[in-house]
This record gives sequence, structure tokens and C-alpha cells, in this order.
Amino acid sequence: MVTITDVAKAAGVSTATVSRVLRNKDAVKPATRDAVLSTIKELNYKPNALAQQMRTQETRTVIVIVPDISNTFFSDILFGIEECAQKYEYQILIADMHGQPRIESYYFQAIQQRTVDGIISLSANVAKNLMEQVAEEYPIVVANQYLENYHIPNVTIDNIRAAEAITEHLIRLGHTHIAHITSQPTTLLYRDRFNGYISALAKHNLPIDLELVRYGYSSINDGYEQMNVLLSLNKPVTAVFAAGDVMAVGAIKALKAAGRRVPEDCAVVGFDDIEISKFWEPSLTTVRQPKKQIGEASFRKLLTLMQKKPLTQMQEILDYEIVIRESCGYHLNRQVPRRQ
Amino acid sequence: MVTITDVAKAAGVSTATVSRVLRNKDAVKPATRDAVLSTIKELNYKPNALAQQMRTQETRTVIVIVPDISNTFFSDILFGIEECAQKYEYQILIADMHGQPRIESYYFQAIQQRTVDGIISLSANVAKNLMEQVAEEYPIVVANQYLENYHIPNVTIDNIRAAEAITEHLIRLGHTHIAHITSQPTTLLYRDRFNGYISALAKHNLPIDLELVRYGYSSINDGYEQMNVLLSLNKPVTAVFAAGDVMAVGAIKALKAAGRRVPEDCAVVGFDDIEISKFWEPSLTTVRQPKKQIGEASFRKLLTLMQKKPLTQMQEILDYEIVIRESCGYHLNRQVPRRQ
DNA sequence: CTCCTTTTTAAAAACGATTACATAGTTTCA
DNA sequence: TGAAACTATGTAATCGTTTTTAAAAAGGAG
Repeated sequence: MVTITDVAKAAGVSTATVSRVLRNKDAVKPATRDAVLSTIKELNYKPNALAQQMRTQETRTVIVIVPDISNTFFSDILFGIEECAQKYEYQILIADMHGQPRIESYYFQAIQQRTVDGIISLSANVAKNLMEQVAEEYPIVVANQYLENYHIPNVTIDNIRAAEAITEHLIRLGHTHIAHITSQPTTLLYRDRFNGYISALAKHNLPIDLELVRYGYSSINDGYEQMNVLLSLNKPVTAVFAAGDVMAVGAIKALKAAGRRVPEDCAVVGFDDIEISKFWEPSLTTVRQPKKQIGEASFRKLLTLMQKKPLTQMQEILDYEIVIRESCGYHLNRQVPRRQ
Repeated sequence: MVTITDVAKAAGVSTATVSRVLRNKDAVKPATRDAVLSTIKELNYKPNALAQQMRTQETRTVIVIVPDISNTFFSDILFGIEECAQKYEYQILIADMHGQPRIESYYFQAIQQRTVDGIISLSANVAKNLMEQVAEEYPIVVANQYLENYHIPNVTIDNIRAAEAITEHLIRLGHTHIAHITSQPTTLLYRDRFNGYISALAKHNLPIDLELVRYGYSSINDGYEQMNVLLSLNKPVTAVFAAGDVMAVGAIKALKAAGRRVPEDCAVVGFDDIEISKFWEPSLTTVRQPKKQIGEASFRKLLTLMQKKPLTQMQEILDYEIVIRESCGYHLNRQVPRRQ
């Protein structure tokens, strides 16, 4: 391992000078600079990043905690984060939770050990007091999710409104018995979508049947299973609002497996607009989240935090868009529900 | 920031003692240990990981370079790696290449700066000399991919055989005009699959038409587009072997869009067996790679490298499995190609 | 008690960089 | 010409740990 001292000796200068040409900051005579640079190349010297980071107290690294990287929804957000980070010469590292909340806690500890400069969490399942305590001292931004009553900067869309809007879309198409397949209600995100769903039903004086609300874990398979549960209820459901495209895809699969046509016999709508949604058959009507912008905005927020500048707004709400494709059956122009 | 010195002072011992209780190694009198532990808790002291890593010259972190995390094939491999790493108390970090080879190079530099203990690369597109030079000095394992003539440990399946096998499966079903949609031939992996495809054709004395071999970039969209190119050739193709499930999915979509039935008018088979393949319609006949095992095996290999133990075998070849589902039309029992 | 081992602990030297401060050498300008 | 102001470099302290070395304390045997 060749160190800065080796370079200094070989070049006949002090380590301070080598450091100066490395950092490219203070003045160094061109002749010495060249000499140093050539010995660096000659010895194939690579500065020890650990030592640098320890001395400067800065890692220029942020970690992004992702609930499940196999969901392309998250990788699209990541893309936005990465692109933005690159611009400001930050490195991003991805930590995959793989559904285990304790992994999130683990990385929250990590920042206290100074191994990264900031955290962007796309989850919010860490113990409240840990989150609170850490966020007080270190730069943290929560994206896509948020925490009730906690003063942690976050960027999301208005999930309540969006869920309400897409439910109303189904209502406008003539549906009166709309089921809801969602994920764990412990996450605010899903509670919001649930609330939007309920509020749309209420607004249009439709009956609310909580048996039609099914809870899974946002995987294709859970969408599939919960749809089967719905079918087994033998209720006159003509439309399903899934709180995520992944679950919507599973639900469609289950409907087809049961011999129901989508959207003719039962319409399905999702949430997120992930890549697969437009390729699926039928293509999925859904709420498009501005994934890349969510990523960018959250990195920007984190950056101001890391630079210790004042944050103008804690909460950033971005726009969503209802994307109408085949699965809602908008082209069927139904006025009356198919099944009673 | 509370440091070890603060703890030492508060507890009335030297930093050495604090370090000893931290590391839980050398003998410390129970009374002092307790005293130290309680002040640690009291001051909420977290050891600075950077300083530890610098002093011990060990980060217990390995980085995994992933070509594209939005492909679930890679996240399944990652899962295997993560699980294994956890067992040995290593932390894994994910670096997403997002298709840009320069990112791989970047992380190859990283290891030279001592910021991780090892690298597992699921890509192999870095400049040969860089790879060679780095691998000589640092622990590196290549998984899923490999490099010609380079002595870098790797774990894969036998891509040539697997491609040959699935092509033969199509041939046995009566197909004589089989197209191949693949990814960039600069990666050995795809050259292997191509070679397997060719060798199967040759073995059965089928004509080889290089116009039926189309190159994309392993995205759904590229599969879609290349399938359209194939269709526009107006050749009597009755089956397509896509060198990846993602492209196969795109190809099926294109066929359906063109009004062709799959598998009745054109069979499609893929490679990898990703999650979506069994949910797709028709479900995909494909080559199952032992994704989790690939992950585990590559971490194990890296571990022996990191522990500077001798490596028994450079190359580890795992078993694949042909998974027969709907998209190959095995149930059609065709003897003669549908179209002439 | 004394002497000899064995445990515990402290002091100080690393790890590999950066940077505040000091100093020597050069210019600038009255 | 000499003081002032820069410029370029070196010295040494520092970041927060671990670990080697050495010394002090404790325990045991005679």
C-alpha cells in the first residue's frame, strides 16, 4: 500500500505539498505540481478514502434505504436521486430492506457512526423515537412515505387526493361496488390511500363495506391471494382499487384465473404507474407518481440539510396524474354495474 | 460528537480500556467493564466507524455492482448474497450501474481506496486491464458473467449448454425457424447463449439465418422492438428464443400487438426465470438460473479471498433447469410448423 | 513478608490523510 | 534599498480509534 508519505519522499516534498496538489486548492508551483503528479502516477498512488473522510469529517456519501429494490417503483425514484447526487458529487449507496424493518434501524444507526453524510429513506417503519432522535442531529429525508407528527422533511404526492380521484374515476364509470386491496395499515401511506377511497365512496353516497378492504404485503402474490379472498366472498364487486400496481397485477391474474374478464367483468385500477403497468394485459389504469422528481426533490432537500442551510419547507407535495389505460374499462361506457 | 476520550475521562479510565470493553477481547475487570458500559450508555457514545475501519484496515463491507437493479433477476441474486453476508457479519452495499459501464470502473477504483473489503460484480464490462490489475491485489468475484482468459474467480451456469437445451426443446416441439433476440455480443454471456443456440440448430441440421438474430439492450422495450423487426422481415419464424425473460416479455407483447397468438402462431422462450415470468400470459418457458445459490456461492468465494485462504476452484458452474410453461406451446404437440 | 506470576490498566505509537501555523524566498513599491 | 506583502513550502497537530509496550496492582507460594 503506497501512502502519501511514500509519494512525498519520492517526490522530495512534504506530505502537505502532496495533499495540496491532490486537493487542488492552495497554490503550488507548477514545477512541483508536475513533479508530484508524475510520482503519483509512477507509484500508482491512490489516496486512502477512509483517512480522508476521517480527517475531513465528510464522506460525500448518502445512503438510500429502499423497502424492496425488486419493485421498479423504487428503482425509478433511485434513478432520480442518483442523477441529482452525481451533479453535486455525492455518491449514493443503496440499502435494501427486503421487507425487514430492522434493516432500516440498522442504517439509522450507521449515520450516527459517521459513515455517511445523510440518509434518504423510502420507508418509514423505523421506531419513532429512534427516527426522531437521529433526525434531530443528522440530515435525513423521508420520501414517498412520511411520519405523522414528526418534523422530518419529506416529499410525497397527496395520497389521499390521488386515491380519491382514482376511486371517483371508477364511480364515474358506473361502479358502485368497489373493493380495495391495500398493504399494511401501519404505514401512513396506505392509510391515506384507504382514506381517499373511503372519502370518494362517501362523497357519492355509496355504501361502505369494510369486508371489501383486503390487506396484503404489496407483492404480486399477495394481490393474487387477496383477490381470491374477495372472489370467495361472493359479493357483487365490479371494480377493484389496488393501492399499488404490483398488487393490481396480482389481482388481475387472479381474476383471469377465475375466468373473469378484466375489465368487462371486473375493472381493476392500481397506484404508482410502474414500468410493467403499460405492458400488462390489460394495460393498467393507475395513478402516476412523479418518481424521478420525487428522487430529485428529496436529494435536493437532503443537500440543503447537509449544507446546514435553512429548509424553506419541510413537506413537499408533488403532482400526480391519473393515467387511463385499459384495465378500468373506460371504453365500455357502462352505466349500470354488470353484476348485481 | 462524543468520542472515546470523553468516555474514558468520564469513566476515569484510559481510552485503551474503553476500547477493550468495546471490542470485548482482552481481559477487563468486571467492575471496570460495568462502569465503562454505563458511561457509554449515559453519554450515548457511538464509536466512529471510520476511525475504527482506518485503524483496523478492515471495513467488513463488500460492494455488489449490479447492471440494473430494476431487473428482478439481479435482486434475487442480491438476496442470496445478502443472506450469506449477514451470516459472516459483512455488510453489503449495492451499486447500480444503470447501464453505464463507467460506473463499474468507478467502483473498481473504490476498492483501491480501501473503502470496501471486496467486490462482487454482476457485470463484466470494465476495461480489461483495470479489472486485471485490481483483481491481482484485491478480492473480487464475478458472478453470472465472466471474462475470457482472465483469472478472476467467477460463478455462473453453463450458458452454452442451457441455451442449447432450450433451443433443442423448441426443435423437439417441431420448430425449424427459430429466431434469437439477444443483448450486446460484447458480453461473453450473450455470446455463449448465442453459441448454444447456433450449436443446437447445427446439431439438428437446421438452416442458420443470421438475420433472425436480433440485438437489443435487455429491456422490455428492446424485446418489443426487436420482435417488431423480426416480424417486418416477413420470414416464416414460428419460435423465438430470447436471451433473457425481460426481452421475452417484450417480444410476446409485440407479437400480440401484431395479432399473433403466443404460442399458437409463434412460440417464445426466455432465459433466467424472473418473478414475472410465471405471472405473464402466457406464462414463460425459460431457463431457471439458481439465482440465490449464485449469490451465496459468490459471497463464499469472496470470503475465502478476503480471508486470504487458498481458492480451490476459480470457476464454479451451477446447475440450471428448463422450466416448461405455456409460452413454448408444448401442449400443442405440433409436428409441423404452422407457417411455411 | 517477600518474591514471582498473572491480571489489569495506562501511556504512547500507530493508521493515512488534512490543515493551521510558521518560515523562507520573491515581488512590489515608496 | 528596505519594508511590506505575497507565494510556496515545511512542520507538526489533528481526526478517533486500536494495539503494543510497559508498568502497576493483585494473587499465590514459600
